[in-house]
Amino acid sequence: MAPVEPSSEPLASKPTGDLSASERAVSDAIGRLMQFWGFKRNMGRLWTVLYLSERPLTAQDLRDRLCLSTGAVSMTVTELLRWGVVKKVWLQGERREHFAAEGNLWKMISRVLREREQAEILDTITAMEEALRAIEPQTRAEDPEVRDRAVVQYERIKQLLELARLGRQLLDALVSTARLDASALTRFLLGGR
Amino acid sequence: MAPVEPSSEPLASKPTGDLSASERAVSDAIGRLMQFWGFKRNMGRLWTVLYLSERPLTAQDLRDRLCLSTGAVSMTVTELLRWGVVKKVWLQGERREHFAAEGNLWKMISRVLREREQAEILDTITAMEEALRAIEPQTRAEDPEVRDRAVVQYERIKQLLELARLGRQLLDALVSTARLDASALTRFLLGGR
DNA sequence: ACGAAGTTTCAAAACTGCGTGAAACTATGG
DNA sequence: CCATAGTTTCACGCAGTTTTGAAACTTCGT
Repeated sequence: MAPVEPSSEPLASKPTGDLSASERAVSDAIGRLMQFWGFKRNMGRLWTVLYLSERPLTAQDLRDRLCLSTGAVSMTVTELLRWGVVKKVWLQGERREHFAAEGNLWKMISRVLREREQAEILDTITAMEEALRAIEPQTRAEDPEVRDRAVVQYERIKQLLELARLGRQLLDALVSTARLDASALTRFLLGGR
Repeated sequence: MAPVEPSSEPLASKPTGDLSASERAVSDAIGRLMQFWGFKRNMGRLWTVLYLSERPLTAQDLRDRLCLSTGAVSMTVTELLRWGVVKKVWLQGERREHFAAEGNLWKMISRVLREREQAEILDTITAMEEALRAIEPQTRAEDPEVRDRAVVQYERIKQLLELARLGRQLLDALVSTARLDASALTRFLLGGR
């Protein structure tokens, strides 16, 4: 990772300004993880900055702290709002819109798992089911060459399908666990094997 | 030089030629899923074609069936070999190298989980641990503004860290389950708590 | 040892997606 | 109803990735 860290920590108590070294490190780390998970890196960074802020921030705060353009902040925030991981906050007296991170991590995770992962895996499952239906007749073909090929493929696709279904069940389990709380999952993972 | 012709999809019994409709559908679906998972789409497509083939295929077979350039096939296969999800097969009498898909799906999955996901999450965990260490002193700062901020951030990062550790444990559990076999996982998922 | 068949490497082309900045739009206060 | 602060949208350009095609390299048969 970063080879050196300037030892002086500019813990600016001012609302606007650069991020502290720790904030930067954490938001970058989460940004990378998010990117790895298929989101835009800046979504992760922006969310983290909000999450680590003791109070809601304006678009401009975010622009300054993350060194992004106005437009980028707007678009990123919009996207995060769509995912329900950031909320708008109206502060009386304040003209500007403020934003805060959803604080319930499990709520976030389960939502992403539900909406994104499941959609993806469901498409795959559907495609494979269709393929199975298409191949099935050929497994009774006259031509032995055709038939054998069909039988092999039928078996293998069934194998894949089973795996995909297992994945779906795992996601289901995670999502419903997450809806309750994390401790159930923790207990499972640590407890009986 | 390759006039792509998605002609009628009769099950060509010839080894070389286009893919059947079902093969195409499944390999594209898996290609998309793989891409979603952060791999190249063609890695998924190529692996699937091998997996659905009753016998090992040559680089040229793959080039023809997937409509890729020679170079692309070579690079993709190499990468898949590195991941251990495709194996070289020497057929006596045959001059050309042949390739076959790793048939043990769990072996594949657990390897990917272990090598890729865990590395990523470990980095994140490390970054957050460092951030905690950096912030901790400030939670006892004189200046109440600085201190309060540090306390909030410390708490939140700890929260994130806990989540990340939980994720790591989940991956661990999956990997070790996968190393044995799938049925244990199936039992857990279906068996209920 | 030579040449044909097969495979890998690599630089450049093609593609993809992200962020920018400015213009359009909206809301608020005078 | 205008002026201004604030926000959203969008065409463009840049950067990172993927794909290609051809040249370099390896392997095997004669």
